[in-house]
Amino acid sequence: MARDPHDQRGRPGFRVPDGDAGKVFPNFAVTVDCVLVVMDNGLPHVVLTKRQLDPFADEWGLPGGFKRVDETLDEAITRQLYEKAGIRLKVAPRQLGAFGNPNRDPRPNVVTVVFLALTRSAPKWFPGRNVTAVDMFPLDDVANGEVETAFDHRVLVEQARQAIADRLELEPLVIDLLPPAFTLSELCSVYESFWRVRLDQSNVRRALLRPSRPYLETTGERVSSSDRGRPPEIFRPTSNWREGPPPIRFPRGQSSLSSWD
Amino acid sequence: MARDPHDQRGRPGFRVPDGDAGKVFPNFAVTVDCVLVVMDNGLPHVVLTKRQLDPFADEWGLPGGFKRVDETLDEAITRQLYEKAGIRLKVAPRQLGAFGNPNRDPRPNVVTVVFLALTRSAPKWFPGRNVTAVDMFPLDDVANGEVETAFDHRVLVEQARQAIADRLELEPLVIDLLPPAFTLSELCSVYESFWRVRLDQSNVRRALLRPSRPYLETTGERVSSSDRGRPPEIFRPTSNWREGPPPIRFPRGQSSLSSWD
DNA sequence: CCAATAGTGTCTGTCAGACAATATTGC
DNA sequence: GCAATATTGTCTGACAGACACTATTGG
Repeated sequence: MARDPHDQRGRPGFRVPDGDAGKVFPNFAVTVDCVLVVMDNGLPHVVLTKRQLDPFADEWGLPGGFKRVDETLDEAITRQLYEKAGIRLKVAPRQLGAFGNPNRDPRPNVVTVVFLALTRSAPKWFPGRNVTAVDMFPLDDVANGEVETAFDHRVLVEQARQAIADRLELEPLVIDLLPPAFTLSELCSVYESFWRVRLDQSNVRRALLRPSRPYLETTGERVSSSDRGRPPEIFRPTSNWREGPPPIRFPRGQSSLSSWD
Repeated sequence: MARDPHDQRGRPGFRVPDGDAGKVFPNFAVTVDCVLVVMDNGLPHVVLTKRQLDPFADEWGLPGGFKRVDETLDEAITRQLYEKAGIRLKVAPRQLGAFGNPNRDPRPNVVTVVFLALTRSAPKWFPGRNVTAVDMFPLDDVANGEVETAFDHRVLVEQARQAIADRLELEPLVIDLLPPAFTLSELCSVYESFWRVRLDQSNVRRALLRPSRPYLETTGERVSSSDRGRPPEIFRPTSNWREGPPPIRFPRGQSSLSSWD
């Protein structure tokens, strides 16, 4: 090792606060933001808020705000969703990542923890304090930059999409993104949206209705008013969805579209 | 909706700082910790440090410390690994999660961002400021609590193991955990450690040496001094590892041991 | 010789992907 | 009938899992 780790040359004026017997240096503001993904009309959407004041300057951005000292991160995001957008979620948001680049937010010393939450239908919302509007936008439009968003929120949304795509293969996430009963087409389109592939519906059907381990059971009903075409059957997930391994895996043949590159 | 979102009853004295035109409330100290997983002797280990001062009270814990205002989170963890443990990593740590429970750290208002880094061999280390010792321990011993660790660091290590297990199926992570050339047994044991399953080595061989898409090529060499048994061949990964889909997937038959429960 | 590990070959049932053929609806 | 969608059926090659068998080493 060429250099003594205690050697602080090249870092003029540097002093390490850590280790000072319980002392704390409260230099940071911590904010929590949420990428709230809502399935609507079979397509993933993202809920954004428009805020009046700096540094948001009337741009669409992820709902969120400052964490308080006496609450956990989970409590903070739950509270912020309600205060900024009037949204009460039934599911707990999970973390997507933390961001602490000093140049990210125009304000210095801000560290942001970004959450990800999924709901199968649009929740009720309500513009909260300093929020002029709440609305949802197709996820792809936001990820592609067709909707102008503040800071790096566009990138965060794309990261959220990728995280969901990854977890679809590892967890029974799909049924959280669908109503309690649904058609095969609806189910396929969830995978197709997040994986950006086409699935053969007849093969999906076979995988899910396999007699030895059925992941779906029919409700006996059919969709009443389909615009055109044969009205599809309506299915309900069985307990195998939550207990067994996820039945649909990312198609191996079409690798170019996915995450290993 | 029964309650106006602006109604603040039940939260006496509460005031929202957000939205105040660029004002920032620096209430928090931000720390970064790293779960550094090192393959040694074919087994995953974790590097821990022992610190003198409160609140670490001579317990083993993850290396880490305070983030500074003028650096990113990535820079902070890189710096802390060097200052606390003298470790220079060749790979960038990735995030595992953020923790902000007010009761987690005995010090109030601390938010911790935990990173995860992988290396294929033990790095050089050196006890840094206020650190009395640096050492590595078998990951399983730490995750099982056989090694006494500070705060919730035991849980963080177990989360790291699960995160690696998940990513093994999605990314060419294995070759980052192995030396540039290795035997089939060594490769199998990486999967086996993180997935907690047994793989049939002959089937793994077939999957990796498939003529249509070989993931391994032989170096022509063999291990010289094997304690007993036939000396194994030494392989080198081909470019297919980084370009194609990961060739080994979690075995579906043995679901009970894994992550969907 | 035995124990231990590596490597080869093979069998079998399952599965993925493609796609043809039929069914049912609105127009 | 036509377009569109759903559903059933089928064919084929790939693959996973199991396992028997052979090879090569140290003792």
